[in-house]
Amino acid sequence: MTLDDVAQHAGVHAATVSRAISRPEMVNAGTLDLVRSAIDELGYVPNVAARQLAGGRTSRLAIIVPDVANPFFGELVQAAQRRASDDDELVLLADTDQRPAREIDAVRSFAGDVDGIVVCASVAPVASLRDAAGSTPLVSVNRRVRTVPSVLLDQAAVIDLGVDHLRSLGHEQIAFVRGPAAYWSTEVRTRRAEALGVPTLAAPAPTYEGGREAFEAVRDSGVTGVLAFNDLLAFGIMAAADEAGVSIPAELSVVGSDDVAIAEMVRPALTTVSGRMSDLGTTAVDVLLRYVVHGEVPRSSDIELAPELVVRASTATVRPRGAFAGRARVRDGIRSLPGEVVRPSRTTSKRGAPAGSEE
Amino acid sequence: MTLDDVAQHAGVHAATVSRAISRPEMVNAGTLDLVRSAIDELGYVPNVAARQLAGGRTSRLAIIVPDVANPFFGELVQAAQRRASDDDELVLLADTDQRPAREIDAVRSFAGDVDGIVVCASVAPVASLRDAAGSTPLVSVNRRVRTVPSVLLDQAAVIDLGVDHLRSLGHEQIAFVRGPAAYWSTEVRTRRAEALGVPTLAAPAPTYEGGREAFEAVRDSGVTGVLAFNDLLAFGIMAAADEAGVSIPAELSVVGSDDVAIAEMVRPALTTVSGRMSDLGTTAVDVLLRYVVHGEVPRSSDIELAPELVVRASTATVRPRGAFAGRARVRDGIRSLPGEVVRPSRTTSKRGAPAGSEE
DNA sequence: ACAGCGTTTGCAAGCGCTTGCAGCATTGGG
DNA sequence: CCCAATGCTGCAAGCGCTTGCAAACGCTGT
Repeated sequence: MTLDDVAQHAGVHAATVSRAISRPEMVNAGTLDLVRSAIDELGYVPNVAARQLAGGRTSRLAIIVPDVANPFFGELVQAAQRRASDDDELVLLADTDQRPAREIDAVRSFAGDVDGIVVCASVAPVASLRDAAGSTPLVSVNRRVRTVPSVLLDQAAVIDLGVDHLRSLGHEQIAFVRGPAAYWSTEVRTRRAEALGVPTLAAPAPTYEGGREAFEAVRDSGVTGVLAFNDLLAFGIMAAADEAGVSIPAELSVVGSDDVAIAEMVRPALTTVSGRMSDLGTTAVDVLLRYVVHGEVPRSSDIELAPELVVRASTATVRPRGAFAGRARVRDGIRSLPGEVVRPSRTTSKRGAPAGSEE
Repeated sequence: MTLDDVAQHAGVHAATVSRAISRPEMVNAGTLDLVRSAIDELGYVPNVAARQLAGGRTSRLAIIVPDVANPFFGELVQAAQRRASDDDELVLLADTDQRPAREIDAVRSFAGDVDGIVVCASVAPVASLRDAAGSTPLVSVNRRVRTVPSVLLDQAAVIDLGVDHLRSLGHEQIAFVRGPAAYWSTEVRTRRAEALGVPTLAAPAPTYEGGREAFEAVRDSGVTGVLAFNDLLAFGIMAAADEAGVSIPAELSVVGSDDVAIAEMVRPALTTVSGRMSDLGTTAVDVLLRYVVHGEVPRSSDIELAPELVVRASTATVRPRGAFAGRARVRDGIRSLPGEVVRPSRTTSKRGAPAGSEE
């Protein structure tokens, strides 16, 4: 089933069919109809390889993540995939296991074979990324890169929301459990936490296990409230606390980050700051497609999304000297599920944000 | 950077370079070295489109799942991706949202552009799948299809393990909360449950929300133990129970299925039957690659993996008339985390299983 | 020294599609 | 009524790689 078959069936030349498909405005309306009906009468599907070889578009996008099984990226990938298929683009996926080398490999092997690449939470040197990509359009998610259009969650606001929340509940001693040093988000958040006078603690990994291991340090630090780099870490902390007989939120308030689907499934349900994975995924593909399809160069440097606080049951007022405090929902008299939503106080715009100077 | 460039650099003909790459055994050892060093001296990367057009392999596999964000498929995809990249194969991903039409579309648009396709939990008519695939190798995961090599979890054993477990804890009144009717796994499990005299209950969806909604029916049915189609559903049931003031496992024992990563993160930690997602993913790709690369036709009809029971804290002995029962771990005196593992009693082999006659 | 043979390599024909260029018809202006 | 402009369509040259075929080469046995 080739162009020629369709052409013959429609009584025109293959070139016309080709144009009918990729630049219909160049073809006479009548001919167009003819060709179109021939196409679906025959169930013709263009050969991607040939099309690509000849210099056309691929109808394929690539998305590179550190860990698909991590629900954060799972949700992100799903959103990206959905958005892509709205424009009939297929999605290639690579999982780098957070290794710079694999990230670069992935970019290199995708480059030239796809219309564009979305790199999430990249950890590879920017330069190598760029030249591995060659001239293939690239967009970076959750890592600010000067020379590449980036789609980001406002990382500083994540810290602000969490810290404000805990402090407003009366917590004075709080800590931030950091993520992997390689991540841009870790860097920004850590800096912000320090700026707010919140000490930071390391975790071996941003996972459930990592959280369990980190609990000890949390307890030793004597804090009453803790902010975790992501929800998985928070779950680990909660589990370890449970096993250690530390009650949450009565004795320790925990705020997660990302608001993965599971956050509302655990008990106590996790108070967390949304990571807007779906929006990140959708937006990233959007930027790429806009560029690839319409040649629309990304306007401002990057796009920054504002996180939101979702209050559930893992945070409560600090225990007033010896007595038990109620849960946040009790104290505030608000519904805890599906979660009260709090916007960051400093205004963050969706587009063309203040654009700090990270990279 | 083309074959010719490399050829010139190495002082040979392009065809030789081509062979050096894809069928090194046809090339003189010395020449091979020459070519190889030319290749990495120049950083040559073959053009996939061209290679494919000319009839060679694609170095691309496709995997089609109903829902990437569902941790079951997330873990499966990750494993598949890992296994694939061991053989330098890239992975294309499609999310069908469990819609037959999208599944067929996905297969059709991948067909011919990839070396092989893994279809997970397919719901489309087999015939349409097959001819959408044309001659592209296909393997089906968790759906038995006669004419297609299939990699399956032994679904009946899942029910057996769960039911045995609950009954051995003294539960007489138990129920199975079914999954989506479209799934093969639902069909097999439901049949098995009925064969064992276990009534089945419907759930609106195999999700957390679905579980919450299903709880009412569970309660109304008056059972003391319930088996859920998957862990997400189990989480929903547990959450709804919690809200309804029904204590788990004291008043209701819950057994999940799949053993997704989160199963051990929730409280009480979920007793569940492993879904062996990683093994499914790895094996599926393995079969495909073996076939594509080595022309090894899948031996027996299909490969069936045996599930295992992982006992955690959501199941306990049935409440002895008015008194509270201890948790399973207490009763059995076994460690509950990471979970005691129980193999299915009826022997299920990893390869060339008894091969029931489902389709 | 030569035929016969196995091993390497070069040659060239595409794979199916895009696209610059040229040909043709139709239409409007002079 | 002729020429130019305009709008479509056909033509054909590749895109970079694989592969059947044939030429070249180095041996062996006679």
